[in-house]
Amino acid sequence: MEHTENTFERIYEVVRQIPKGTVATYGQIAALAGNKRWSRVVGFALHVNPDPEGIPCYRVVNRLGEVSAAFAFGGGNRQIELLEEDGIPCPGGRVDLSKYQWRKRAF
DNA sequence: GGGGTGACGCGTC
DNA sequence: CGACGCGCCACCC
Repeated sequence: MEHTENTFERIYEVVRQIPKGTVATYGQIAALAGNKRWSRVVGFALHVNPDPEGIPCYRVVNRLGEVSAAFAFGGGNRQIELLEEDGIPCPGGRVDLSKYQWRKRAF
């Protein structure tokens, strides 16, 4: 029933679809949400993340696979811990997108 | 209606 | 290899 007309809601919708054990990039979220140039908007949307428990914003990293440097939940350090809990190693606060990047085509 | 901002992406130096 | 700047779009005042 909700017609996510707002861009933000669309972004949240995509982030919620990120399966456990995988991560997505801002650009990817933006592309799935509708526009590949919303990368900045995606960052802002997650910044105002209204439902951090339902929206795994910690599964979103930049195109380099690096975690946010200003994670609002206690620093990027916190994000790394959450990712590792999902089984995603983040050496140097960085994720191997080649292996853990979310891919619509499950395999 | 205009201006400033931001958890990005990409090219270039 | 690292650092810098520009562009892009949406949201808030």
